[in-house]
Amino acid sequence: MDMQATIESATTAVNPTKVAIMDAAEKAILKNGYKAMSFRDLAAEVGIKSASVHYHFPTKANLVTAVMQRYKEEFAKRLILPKKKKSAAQKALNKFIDGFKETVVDQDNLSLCTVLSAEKNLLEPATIEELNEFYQLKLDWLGTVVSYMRKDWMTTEEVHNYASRILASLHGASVLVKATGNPDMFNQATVHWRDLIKHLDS
Amino acid sequence: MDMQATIESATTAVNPTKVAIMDAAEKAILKNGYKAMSFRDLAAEVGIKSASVHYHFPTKANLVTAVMQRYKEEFAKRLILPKKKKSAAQKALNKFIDGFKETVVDQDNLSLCTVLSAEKNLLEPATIEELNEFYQLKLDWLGTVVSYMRKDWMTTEEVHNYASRILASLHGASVLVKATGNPDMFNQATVHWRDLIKHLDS
DNA sequence: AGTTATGTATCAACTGATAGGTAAACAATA
DNA sequence: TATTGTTTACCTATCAGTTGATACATAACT
Repeated sequence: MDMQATIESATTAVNPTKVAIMDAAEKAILKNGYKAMSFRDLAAEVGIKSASVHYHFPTKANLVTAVMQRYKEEFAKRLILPKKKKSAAQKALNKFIDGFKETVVDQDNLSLCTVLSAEKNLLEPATIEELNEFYQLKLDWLGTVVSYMRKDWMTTEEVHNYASRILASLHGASVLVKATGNPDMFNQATVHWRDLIKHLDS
Repeated sequence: MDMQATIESATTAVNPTKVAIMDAAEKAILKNGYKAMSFRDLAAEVGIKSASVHYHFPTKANLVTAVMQRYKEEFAKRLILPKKKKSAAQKALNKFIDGFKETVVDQDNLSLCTVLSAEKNLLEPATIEELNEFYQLKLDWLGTVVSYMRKDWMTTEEVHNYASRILASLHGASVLVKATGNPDMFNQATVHWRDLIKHLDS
């Protein structure tokens, strides 16, 4: 029987073909969306036949879930919590914004989550669950980092609001860039955070 | 020969079937994305056959362009410029945010532009042009309104940044709501504007 | 008579998925 | 060691369903 691709990925040894398929799938989704991604196109990119893709990922739902799960895990791996110190938190948050810009905006993409959110009704519960976990991960991290930046105590509501604001800014800015085709739009929509990060401790 | 559906819509008398098709198309795109929208489904919703949909809109590209154009025009119609007065501008901006929440977030949708942006590579230049114009419309309006709210002079850069920030906030917040399934997320990510609108004149 | 708005019928292309074959790698055992 | 069985990873071939689009017939209104 098949193992659940959605469960094994973190522990099992990597399979080169499987990884190549997931790479191609992620790329395809970012380019044209989930619905437009086809097994045959992925197979062609990897250099195998579409039936072989089904061997590794029985269904499309299975594949997109695996891709989303990997996306989440890779992100979590790079998302280390800074020291509970103002300057470290400031640095970490600046780096978070830089990372978003480099991996998403600079490549004229939206984030995988934004794309999948737009096609959420086509996804299965398992995929949606990965989506939720990914955002919760980001929001929790942002909340913690923001709280580290302030010497005074913040209510949980205040912390949540800051985290949501920052994440919304970044995602929205990437949509603006994509829609208008103007890369400057990202900085226009987010530079204020750079200043605010410096003065958020007050 | 066929008239260009992309040109006539503003001036020509409304055609009930055509309108019904566009309504169905807009709904379908918001629900599942552009790629997943099919002529047969639209036809079924309107109560005609798919060939008849092609009679009104020769190609899918033609249809989506018409839908996007109407979306833009309808939006422009409701987007009246307030008086050059602080209180009027404040009121207008609050209403803009309310409108976005009601028409997008409260219906568990993303905006049509966000969805189409995610599938931008599948669109034809004419459709993308509509997308651009729509955002320019919003950004220009926001910039003007923001400048009305400040008694001191703002650089054009400052104005642009404010407009981009606000628009990014709203769009990003709608993505957060959709992705997490948590409607509160919109207020979390945007309440600060309500306060800021009151004190933006300083 | 011509235009408008539908319908029927059909096409070629593409889709996700399955059945079943094949060869190589690996494992177990005589 | 040699042989056999099993698993892994591909393949070919094919299916049924969906897609955008077209050709052509039809009826109603102008």
